[in-house]
Amino acid sequence: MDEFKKDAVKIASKTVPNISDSMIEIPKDTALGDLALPCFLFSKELKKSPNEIAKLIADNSQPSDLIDKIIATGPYVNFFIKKAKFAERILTEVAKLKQIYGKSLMGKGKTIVVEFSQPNTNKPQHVGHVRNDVLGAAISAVLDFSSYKAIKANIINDRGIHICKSMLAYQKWGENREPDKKPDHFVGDFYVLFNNNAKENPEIEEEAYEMLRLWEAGDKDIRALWKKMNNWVLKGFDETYDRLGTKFDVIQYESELYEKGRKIVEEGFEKGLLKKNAEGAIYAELEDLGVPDKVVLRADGTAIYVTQDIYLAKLRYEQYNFDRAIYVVGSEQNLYFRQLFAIMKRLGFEFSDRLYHKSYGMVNLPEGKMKSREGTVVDADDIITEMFTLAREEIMARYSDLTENEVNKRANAIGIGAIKFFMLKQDSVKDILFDPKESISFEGETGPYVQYSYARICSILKKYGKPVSESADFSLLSTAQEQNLVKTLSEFDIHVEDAAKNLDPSKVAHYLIKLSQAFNEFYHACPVLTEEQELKKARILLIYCVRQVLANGLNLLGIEMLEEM
RNA sequence: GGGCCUGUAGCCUAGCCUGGAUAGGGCGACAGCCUUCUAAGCUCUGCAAAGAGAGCUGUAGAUCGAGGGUUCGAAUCCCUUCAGGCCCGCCA
Repeated sequence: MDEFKKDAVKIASKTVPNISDSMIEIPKDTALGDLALPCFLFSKELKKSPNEIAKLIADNSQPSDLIDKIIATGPYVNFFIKKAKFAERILTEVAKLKQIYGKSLMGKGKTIVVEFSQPNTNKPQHVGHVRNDVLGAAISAVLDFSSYKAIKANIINDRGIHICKSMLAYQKWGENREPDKKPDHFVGDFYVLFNNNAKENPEIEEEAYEMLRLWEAGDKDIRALWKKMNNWVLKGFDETYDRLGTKFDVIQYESELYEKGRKIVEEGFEKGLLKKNAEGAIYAELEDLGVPDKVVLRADGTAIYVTQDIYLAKLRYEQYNFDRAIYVVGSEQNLYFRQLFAIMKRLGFEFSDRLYHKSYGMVNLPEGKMKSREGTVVDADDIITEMFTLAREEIMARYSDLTENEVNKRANAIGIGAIKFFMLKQDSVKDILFDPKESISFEGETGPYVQYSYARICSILKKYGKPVSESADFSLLSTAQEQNLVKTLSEFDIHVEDAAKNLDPSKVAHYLIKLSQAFNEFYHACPVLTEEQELKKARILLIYCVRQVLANGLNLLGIEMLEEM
C-alpha cells in the first residue's frame, strides 16, 4: 500500500506543497475511496475552506499508473487505486513470502525477556493462569515475528509460606498418602484443608511460619517432604502446559534464587540504600520515587517474594543483556511492580527502566471472585477438559465415521483454540467474565470461526487438486468481496506491528475475525471451482493467500489449524 | 481515606495512546438466504434431494456513565463528578 500512498502524495503535491505520507488516511468506507487526504490542515495557510481545497486538488489531478481516479468528497480528496495492480502486488507477495508474510524487522538485534505463568507449587493452576499462559505465549510469538529475540521465562514459586501451608496440612492429615488424582490437585486439596482449619485453629498459622524457618535452615525432613510434594505438583503442571501447548525457553525456581536475593538486600543495607525498621525488617524507602515503602526481608531473616525477584532481574540482565524484560502478571499486582522497579532503581541497577509490567485484568466467574484459599476456583484442567468435551460432542454430532484418534485431535484443536481465542480477543487490561457454560460459544467472534474459514479453504483447494499458480489475470478479481479480501490481506502487517508495539495480541485476533468475515462473504458471493478457467485460477490464488495469512495469524496466537473440521 | 484501572445498544466488545467523513463487530431477537461443508443417489470428467452448519444477507436496537472546557471538529485531549473493579501485607 505504501507505493500507492506515495503516488497519491505525488499527485496531490502538484496543487498543495508539503504533503507527507503520514497525512494519507485510509477511509472507513471503501465506497468513499481507497486512500484519502483530509484538507483541514491546509485551510489556514491557503485561506480557503477544506471543501474548496479538496475540490481544487481533485480538479487539478491526473490519474497515474497506480491511481485510477481522484474525487473530492466534502473536505477529503479520495483516491481510487487500480485494483488489479494492487491485487497483483499483494497476492504475489503473500504467495512468495508465505509463512513470513507480515513479518517485520522492528526488533532486529533486540532481546526481550517475557516472564509469564509464575505458578505456585501449593495448588493447581486456575482459569486466571490460563489467561496468563496464553497471553505470555502470544506476546512472545508476536515479538518473535517482529524479529525480536523473545525469551519465554517461567519462574516457579516453589518456596514460601503458602507452600508450607500445604505441606503442614499434608503432614498433619495426609497420612503419607500417595496422590490418587492429578497430583497438583491432590496437593491443592491440602492447601484448602489448611485454610479451612486455620479459621478455627489460628495457631497453625504460626506452625506454618515455624516450618518455613526450618525449611530455610535446611531441615532434612522438611526439605524431603517439600521435594516430594513439589515434584507432584510440577508433574501436574507439565500435563497442563502440555495440553495448552505452553513452552518455555528457561525455567527458574524461586528456591534457587532467594539466597542470592538476600545477599543483594544485605549489601544494599550496608551501603545505606536500604533501611531497617524498629522490628528489624529491611525495607526500601520509596516515597521519593512516588511509591509506598516496601519491606524486602523479614525481621526473622526469611525471604519474601520480592527478595528473589530483585536477584532474578539482575541475573536475567547478566544472562541476556535484555533491551526489555516484561512481566506478564495480573493487575492486582500493579503496585507491587511499581515498587519492585523502584527498588531496582534505588539499588542502582542501570537497567531498572527496561523493566515493564504487562498487566492484565482478572478472570471472574458468574458466582463472583475466585478464592483459592476457599477452593472456589475453576481449575485450568477442568475448563480445558470441559471445552474438549464440548468440541468432541459437536464433532460427533456431525461425523460418525471418524477414528477415535481423529476425533480427539480435532476436539483438542477446536476446544483449546476456543479458549485461547476467548482469552486473547479482548483488551488485556479489562477483566473478563468467564462463564464456563455460556461464555465460550463456537459461534460469532471465536477461534473455531477462524479455524472453520481455514478448513473451508483447504477443502476447496483439495478439490481443485492442482498446484496453485502464482500468476493470474488480476483484473478478473472485480467484485466488491474479492477486492475487500485483497485489501484485508494487505493490512496484516499493520496489525502485527500494532500488536508488537503494544504487546497486545488482541490486535491479531481482531484482524483474524475481520479476514475470516471477508472470506466468508466472498465464499457466498463468489464460486470458485465452477468458474471458467482464468477466473478460477485467480480466485484459487486469492483464497490460497487468505489461507496463508490465516495460518500466520493463528500461529501467533498459538491456535492450531485443521484441514477439516 | 489514598493510588491505579474500567464505564460504548438487552448482553459482550472494537475504536481512545496518534481528535476528523454516517461509532465497527459479535451474542440474543425477528425476517430471509445458502453454490464450494456433509452428502444418499444418478443418465457419473458432471448433476445432485435432503440435512447440518462452527455459513451469509437484511431489520430493530447507542443521549459513546454524567457535566463542563479546549478545538473549525471530541467516543478520542483537559477538568469535575458518579458507578464498578483492583491494590494500599514482614502473603504471592
